[in-house]
Amino acid sequence: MIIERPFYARDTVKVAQELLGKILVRVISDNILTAMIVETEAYKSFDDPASHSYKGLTKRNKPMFGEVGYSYVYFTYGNHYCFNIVAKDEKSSAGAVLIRAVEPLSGIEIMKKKRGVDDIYKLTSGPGRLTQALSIDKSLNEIDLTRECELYVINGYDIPIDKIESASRIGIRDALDKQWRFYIKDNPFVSR
DNA sequence: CACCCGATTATCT
DNA sequence: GATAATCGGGTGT
Repeated sequence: MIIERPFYARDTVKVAQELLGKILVRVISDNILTAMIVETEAYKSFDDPASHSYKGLTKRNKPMFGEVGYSYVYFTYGNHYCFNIVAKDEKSSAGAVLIRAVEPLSGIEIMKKKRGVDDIYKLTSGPGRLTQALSIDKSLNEIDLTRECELYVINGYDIPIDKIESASRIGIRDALDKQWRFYIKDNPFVSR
């Protein structure tokens, strides 16, 4: 049911692809919010100029160098949080998968309330949007996502390979040649 | 629908 | 001091 650590101890790009269809579970006291991951991006290390970890360890990117299966949450553009899952293989020093969009499954009314938005297609279709809908902030940085606590990931739907698209990552300037953005084809909850 | 721009602050140089 | 793995509102087509 819950995704175990070995799943994340593999090539970051592969994990990014295979996270599509998995279910994010957010527990807030009595409320359980769930959503299916529909869009991800892989960020590697010294071989990836677009990655936070490209230039080495800093205070912010520390989780990317830590144990796989942990969260990496950072604050950007003065108003948004982005949620990543640390994933990398044995020979990589750092790596993480940015969760860019999810499809709401349960707790939708609560998500609408947190977002102040009624349109379901604008609830969680973007990295900053989904963190707001699920109340993910710095307090959830560096937590173990393989344990059943306030935030974790469980198995969901198998997405056939022909339903997965890859493209250049969004919002970066470097390494636009790398096609490390993955999303479910024709899914209306994908960003943009 | 496309493009433009301001918000707002932690983080890094 | 500049920038940023974004968003939403505005304007124009």
